[in-house]
Amino acid sequence: MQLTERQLRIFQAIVDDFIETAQPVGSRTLSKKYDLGVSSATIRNEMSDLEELGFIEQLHTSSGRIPSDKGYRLYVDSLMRLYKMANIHKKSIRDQLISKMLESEEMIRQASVILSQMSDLTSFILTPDFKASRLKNLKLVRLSENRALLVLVSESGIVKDLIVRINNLSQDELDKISNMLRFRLKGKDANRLSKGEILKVEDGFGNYLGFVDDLIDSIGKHMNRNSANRIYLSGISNVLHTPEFSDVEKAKCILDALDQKDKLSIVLREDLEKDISVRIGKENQWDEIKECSLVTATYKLNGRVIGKIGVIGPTRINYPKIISLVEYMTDTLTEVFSGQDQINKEVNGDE
Amino acid sequence: MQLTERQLRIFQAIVDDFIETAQPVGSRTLSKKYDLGVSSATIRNEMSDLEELGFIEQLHTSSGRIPSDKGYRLYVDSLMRLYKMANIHKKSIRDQLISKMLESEEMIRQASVILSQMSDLTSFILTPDFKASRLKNLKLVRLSENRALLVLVSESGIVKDLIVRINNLSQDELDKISNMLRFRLKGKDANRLSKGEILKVEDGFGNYLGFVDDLIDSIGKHMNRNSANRIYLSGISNVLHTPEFSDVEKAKCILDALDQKDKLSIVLREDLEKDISVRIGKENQWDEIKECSLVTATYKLNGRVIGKIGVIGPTRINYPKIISLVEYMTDTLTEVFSGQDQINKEVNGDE
DNA sequence: TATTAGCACTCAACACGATAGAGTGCTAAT
DNA sequence: ATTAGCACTCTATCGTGTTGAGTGCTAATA
Repeated sequence: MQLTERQLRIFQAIVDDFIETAQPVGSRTLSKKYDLGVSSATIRNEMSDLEELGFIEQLHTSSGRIPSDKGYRLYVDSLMRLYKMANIHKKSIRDQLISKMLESEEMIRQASVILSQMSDLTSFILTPDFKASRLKNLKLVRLSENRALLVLVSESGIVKDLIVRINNLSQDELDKISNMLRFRLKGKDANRLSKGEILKVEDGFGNYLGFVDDLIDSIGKHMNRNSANRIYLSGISNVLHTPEFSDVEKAKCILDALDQKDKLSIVLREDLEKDISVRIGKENQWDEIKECSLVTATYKLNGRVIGKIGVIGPTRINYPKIISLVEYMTDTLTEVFSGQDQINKEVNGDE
Repeated sequence: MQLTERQLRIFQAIVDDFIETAQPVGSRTLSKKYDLGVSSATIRNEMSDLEELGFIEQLHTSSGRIPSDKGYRLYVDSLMRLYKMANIHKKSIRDQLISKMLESEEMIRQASVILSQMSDLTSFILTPDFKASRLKNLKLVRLSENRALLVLVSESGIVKDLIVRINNLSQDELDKISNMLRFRLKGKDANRLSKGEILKVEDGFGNYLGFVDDLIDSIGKHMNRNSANRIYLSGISNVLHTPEFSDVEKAKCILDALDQKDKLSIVLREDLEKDISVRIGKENQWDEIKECSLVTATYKLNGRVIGKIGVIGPTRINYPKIISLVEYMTDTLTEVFSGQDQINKEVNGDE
């Protein structure tokens, strides 16, 4: 069932107009505002067909039409023109992310803030997955008689810390253990710490074997629980600025969803493999956000996906603009995490 | 201008009823629902006086009365009965915060989540101020030719990391520098790193003097910029669950305010010295939250304030309950950060 | 045959008016 | 000093009528 050239033109006009005005668009508006070369009556007939095919829909008998989820899908997949981001915006992003010396966690937050501000939507970012990268270094710092801090550093510069119990070990002893462990763990995937492998060479640990055993358990537990649900949100008030959600009940529903960080992060992980993902309305499995669109993209380190950034808004969003924005954000993040020389040059140039 | 015993009783009933129902309360309701021993007409007269004194107010001529900000202040300062938290709730908090082995950042977030869930309000937490505690350890980890990670650990177990530029130094060299720096910085207040003091003994650093000089600058800059605005929010959707803010415009206003983390954190810092602070409605200087109450409290380490936790809601909140909840949260956090033996026992007992 | 003008019809949105109900303030009686 | 009674005020709600945007259908037109 191929659409005719004219149907496509009309459909495109409907989408464009609706994205701009947020008002259902009628045949008269179309014939006046867009140069379609046919009368409103003809447009009416075509619209009737488009509705029958499921690309547009009516809220009630005498209202204009709005694009359906299926319609947006058509638009995103085959109709929309590529959007070229203005260089000034690109520069703005780079300046804010790269040139400042930021703690990695801080940079993550900053990326989310930038994205929400530039999109006027609610943005989120999944923090880099420590599990997906290799260990670079570790250190045990004695805090008190029975507590020490285990600091883990990944190759990408992500730092994890957790408090472990010690049995009155001195800092010297801890240093010794740290050194031995570092030697064995370095370069290993953080999510595949095989206890057997680490402990198989029995020499070295001596009396500390039990402690090290516990330690590796702790790391394992910690990995499985924590790294799953770290997510930052930004621009939440944009939900209410959207006409679609000025109805309190709907807004409540969406804010509720956004508050459930754990569930949200599961949803976001769903198609982690895809570089960029656009999920429109009911394409989302999660009921609470069935009236929203989700545009997400992954950022990487050494070719491996380590996190995800994106926005959530009504289905009526400026897809071309938003998609290119999200894409550029992840490209920049990927660069930053890879720590390419190029970046360092920019940093140097800036300060 | 002292209130009579009866006026106080009536006023208390008004506050209690309004907190419960969120509806303006009239004289008839009072005389029926509360055992005040006088007729509605008498109550009316007293209410008229209370209004003249500014403790209650009317939304329009024929509506019931609601407590004014001044009224709530009176209530909080002298009228409210102490609320005793149920042990089961206390235990629930302790279980969630203490017994799990959590990364410190993770614990902070968790505290905020618990607080919002138990209060049905929006909660926030200011992360521990690294500046306010002493340095325990530091380490430089080489990431690439020209980037290294500087990891700082405070006595309280808070970890800060930032990326610094290096000029192709090896890990061995970095270790040497780390060791020397550690020796000199240990125990120093993180916010009073005097460059002169650190560098005055010129021996030791040799060729690295320039690098170390830069390093200390970086730390200083980083401290001043970053530690100011780290704030976690939780339970944002509760804003919309509050009848007061089901008006979209008001809700929008408040969410906007909550999105401005930097401004928010300044507001929260205002009376940092106070153990517990209750700010009611217009007592807040910030226009956007002039219809809200803020209940905050500080958590400490070694007697020094390092952070703050609290809730924000309408002025109509259950003050006794909320205050004791916030208080208990900070007590628990303070305990956790101090790492008292008692806690370790509980942890031991739990696993 | 495809297009268009014209017209009757539908439905949401808005304004208007009437009504009910909760609550007050005042006055006169207790 | 307290209270019953009453007139008054104001909001909230419901039904009604009107307006206007938009449709679908039909008949005329190119």
